[in-house]
Amino acid sequence: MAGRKKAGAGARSAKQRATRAALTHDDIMGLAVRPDPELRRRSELLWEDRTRGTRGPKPGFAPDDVVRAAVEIADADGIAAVTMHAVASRLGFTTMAVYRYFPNKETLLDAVIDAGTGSPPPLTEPRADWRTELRQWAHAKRASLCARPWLAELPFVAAPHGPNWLGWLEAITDSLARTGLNAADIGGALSIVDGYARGASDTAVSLARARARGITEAEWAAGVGADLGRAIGDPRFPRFSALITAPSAGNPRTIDESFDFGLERVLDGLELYVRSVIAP
Amino acid sequence: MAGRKKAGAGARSAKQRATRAALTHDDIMGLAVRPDPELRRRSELLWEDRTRGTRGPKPGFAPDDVVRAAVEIADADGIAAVTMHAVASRLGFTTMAVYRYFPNKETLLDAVIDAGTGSPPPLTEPRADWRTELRQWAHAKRASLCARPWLAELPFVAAPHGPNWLGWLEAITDSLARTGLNAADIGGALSIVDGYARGASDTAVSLARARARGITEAEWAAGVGADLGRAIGDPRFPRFSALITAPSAGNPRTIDESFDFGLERVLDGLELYVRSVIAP
DNA sequence: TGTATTAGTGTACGGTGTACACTGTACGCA
DNA sequence: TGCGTACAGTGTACACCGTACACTAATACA
Repeated sequence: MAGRKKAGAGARSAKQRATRAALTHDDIMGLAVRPDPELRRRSELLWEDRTRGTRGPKPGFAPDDVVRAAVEIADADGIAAVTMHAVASRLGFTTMAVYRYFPNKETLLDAVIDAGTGSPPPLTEPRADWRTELRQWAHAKRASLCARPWLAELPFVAAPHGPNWLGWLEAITDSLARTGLNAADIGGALSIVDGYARGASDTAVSLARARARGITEAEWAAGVGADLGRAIGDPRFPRFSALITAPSAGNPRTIDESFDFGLERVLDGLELYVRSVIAP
Repeated sequence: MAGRKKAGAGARSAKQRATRAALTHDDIMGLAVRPDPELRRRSELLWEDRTRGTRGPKPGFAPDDVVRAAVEIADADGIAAVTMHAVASRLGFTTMAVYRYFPNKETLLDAVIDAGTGSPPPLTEPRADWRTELRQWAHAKRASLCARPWLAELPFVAAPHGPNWLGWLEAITDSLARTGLNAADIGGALSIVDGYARGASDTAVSLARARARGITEAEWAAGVGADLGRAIGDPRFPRFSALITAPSAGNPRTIDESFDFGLERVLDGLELYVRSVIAP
């Protein structure tokens, strides 16, 4: 019933199967496999053109207004404060009015996630080398996550992907194309950089979340230190205790420096591979 | 309105900087600064010795029973099914009985997360080289995340860390110590491998979640493909479209191979650094 | 002009986390 | 032996959540 008229989508279906990590040719050229229905439904609703018929009263607001209101609430008070009632009343309407635009909260949150993700910074001309661009991309991604720490309070499921998310993939693909790697390797490299950027942003995001709660950096660090410090003296964690109490830790990296250190190692590994493949 | 103005945040002193990867001795022993009170409270409750006095009726169940019941429910029906009522009635008690052991749901979930994380596999003797051990650690971590895909439905906040989480840190620290790096670098290397392992497990976890819902791998791939396939033909995403439709993608990596490919690049980068520092 | 279609409201319902007062049990001390 | 007290578990109540459904009112097209 839903989406029956999407003839165009159907015609495209042969090319629609793909996974970020591993696309078989058959996946892309597509077969008779029915896609995960829940993902399909959510993806459709995320990309749906929400224009309505022309009959009836004028809408008092638009889907984008709803999403914007939700993002503002999340920015101010965290994702838990984003209730259907809160969103609606910020717009000056009753709760149920929102349901004219989003069939349920999950769908709204899909849109909120994409809006919160935002667009990647545009690649500047003249273009830099791929390593520089990847570094910039990773920094931008981390900054984006820290700017909206409530994104971390949502499940980190990958799908459905909205236009903004695809925008980030487009940007990194563009930079990776400069390596000269083939498509499969670009996909692999993409996973590496994206995986590292998201996984290793953890600490900074955690700090950003604390900041949003009015905790200072020093208080946050003391809390994390005390938490991890429980290892100290515990016979189950001798090595880790030694690590965090080691005097050489007296010259530690900042959170940012730590991220950069790791990023350079990751890029080193990638560069090594590029060199081995491209210039034999 | 949220949060007092971050007075101290701008003026960060050297002593205030700390990350999981790099804690100053003062941070750990940590004194001058009051730790984030919420984190402190949750951390305490997570590590608390829950033995009670001897008076009164015998308890009908123990905190571990509660956690186990919650994990079983999550394994069966996802984290959303873990309600206080569901947990209690699985144990044969009323909802409020659970509150004798956990002051609120958040505290219970902290314990559930740690229980779901599980212990890392023990390091086997004779010990392998550090690279092999790190590879095993990353694989084990990914397997652990896939085994409990509902962990991904919870916010990926780092803290508080329970004993199992520290067990993983202990294991990787033990392996990293074999590199001969100093404490600060070990902390950095730890972030790299852990960051990559968690970030790049995304795809596999997403598949595992779909499986838990009864979706086959083919259906999942078709769904993700259709979702990402929306880029095809969209002028905003030319490079990414080209990537996922490229014929060279006809010889793709599986999800597992893709993870391994990235892991080797990451370890390459780390090894390069180790060599440059250790053997000049 | 109807009349079909749409926007937004009002009400109601089942489910959630949890505060609080309660009953009943069993230890430790008199 | 009995009593006081600390504790385990129950029952009830509440505010809030997402959302189903029936409704009114407004609008463009026949």
